[in-house]
Amino acid sequence: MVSAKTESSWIVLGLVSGEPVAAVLDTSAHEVERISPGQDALAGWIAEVEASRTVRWVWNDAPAWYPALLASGVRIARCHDLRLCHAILRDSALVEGAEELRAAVGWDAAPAGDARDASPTLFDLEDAAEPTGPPTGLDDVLAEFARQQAAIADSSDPGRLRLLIAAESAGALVAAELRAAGLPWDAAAHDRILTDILGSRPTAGGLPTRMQDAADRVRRELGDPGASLDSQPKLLRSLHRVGLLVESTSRWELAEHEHPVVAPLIEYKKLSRLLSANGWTWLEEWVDDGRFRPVYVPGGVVTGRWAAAGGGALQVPRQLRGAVRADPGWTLVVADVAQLEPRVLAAMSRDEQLAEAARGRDLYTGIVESGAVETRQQAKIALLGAMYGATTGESGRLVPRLRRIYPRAMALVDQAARVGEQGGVVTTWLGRSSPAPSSGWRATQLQASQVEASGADETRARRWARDRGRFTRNFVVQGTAAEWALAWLADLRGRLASLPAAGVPAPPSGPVFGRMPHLAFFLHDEIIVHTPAEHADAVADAVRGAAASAGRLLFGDFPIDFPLDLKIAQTAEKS
DNA sequence: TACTGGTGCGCG
DNA sequence: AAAGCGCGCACCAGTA
Repeated sequence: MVSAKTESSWIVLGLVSGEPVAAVLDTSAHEVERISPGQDALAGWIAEVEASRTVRWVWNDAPAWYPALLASGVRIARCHDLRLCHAILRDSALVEGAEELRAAVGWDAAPAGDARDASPTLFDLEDAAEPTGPPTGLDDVLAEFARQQAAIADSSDPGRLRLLIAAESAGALVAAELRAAGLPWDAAAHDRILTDILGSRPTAGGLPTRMQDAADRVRRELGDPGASLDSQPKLLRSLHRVGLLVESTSRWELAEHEHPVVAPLIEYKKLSRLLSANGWTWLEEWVDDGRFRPVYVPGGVVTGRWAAAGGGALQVPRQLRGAVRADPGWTLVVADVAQLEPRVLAAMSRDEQLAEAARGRDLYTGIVESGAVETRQQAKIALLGAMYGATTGESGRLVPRLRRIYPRAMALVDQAARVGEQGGVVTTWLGRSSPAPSSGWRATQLQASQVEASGADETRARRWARDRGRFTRNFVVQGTAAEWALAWLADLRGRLASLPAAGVPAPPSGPVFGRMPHLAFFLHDEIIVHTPAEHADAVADAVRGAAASAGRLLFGDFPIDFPLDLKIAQTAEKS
């Protein structure tokens, strides 16, 4: 563990009588000065301060401040995002007295800006002028910052929590910058892919030609020209009528049966999915000016992973990766981490054997070479089963073999599961804790422990306990992997900002990135950087260097590496 | 005419 | 009908 770099000072932003005011704090967090640059001059003033010294900006909520700065061409290096950090600190098991944080009013709010997406009916119920998001008043913001600083200082591990809140806050900056930059998206290439797979685009309300053809073949095999293919209950009945006695209409179950309707139906479902999820309607709605701009939601998942709202940024299908295309003179650096979660597990459990299997090679191959299992596929199934809590099937059978060879790693996830089953809280490497069990969960366990409990009560309580155990088992690994990824992003962001601008034309990403390499996509363990072609090699070095730094930041000298699959190309197509 | 819950499938 | 975690989204059906 390396402790977080201490900051020279903080500048806290908040509103006073509706006007932005900056409170300048010294290194002991004492207020030394208040500045009111005025709404119109705010961005320019922040840019001046950024250029002249190292500060950490403190604000209630990045979406309330940063998009406007970016639109003015101003980026900042570091911030403390009070809304995101509040959520971490109020639940962290490392924070001993979180009562004051829990009592603070308004800091559990959804991020600012959600009201724009709210439906008109919902909006009418509320006062339309009511602000969303956490408190914006300078005094409220200063008070919350003081509470958080105290919570960290009094915690059982201030060093780790400082790393976590710095990483989380950097993520808030990255998320806003990703939206401002957008992912370069070639609408014509997208259209070609759709036409290749689905057939010609329908002119009026009909289906694309290949999809219509598949539908026709399905209906012929069903012997019913009017059969409904999009209603699950109706389709199920149609299948039963022709003797296909499936219990669901899911692809994997259909595939287990020999029947002439299976092949065309699976084809129809594939095409239908592509059309409804990422068809021409999606293209028109989400791609504008050659960019796909999803809304990223940092910390949107309990484990600390990001969520996404709108556009399905977390599920861009592989089929469409070819539509991600660099601007002329630019290129993409596409990188993902190979087997991030098991590597994180090896490091946090200090399992030297698992780290050895991972070092300098494909982790699953390393497990095969250790003799635990025979094939790479078995290694993958066994390890995923261990991290997810598989108990049956091939995965459940293979897990015990890993337990013998990697006892430390397996003990960590097994312990997390035990704690969860008993209603306890588990915590990631840097200090994000799982939510406490719901009142319904606790009531169920209590009920089953009474003498008059029925067998059904006990069965249900046991099932819920095991469900929660699988959640906490995975929480520690998924959450720590998310922390590694944030550290990677944050470090990379800094490295990219220090690269020189290039002579290529500026892309239509707004003024803020101009000719600079910039992050264009992030998804759990994968990043895409859009860069002037002349900087591609330097960017690739930065991406690798940031991964190495992230590993050291979290795990110090523990011998674990985080190898990347990295390519430099015009498109993000996976080979 | 909303809404909610179930189903299915895309992503890690 | 997944086994085994975490998501978001589209669509349909039943309900208010």
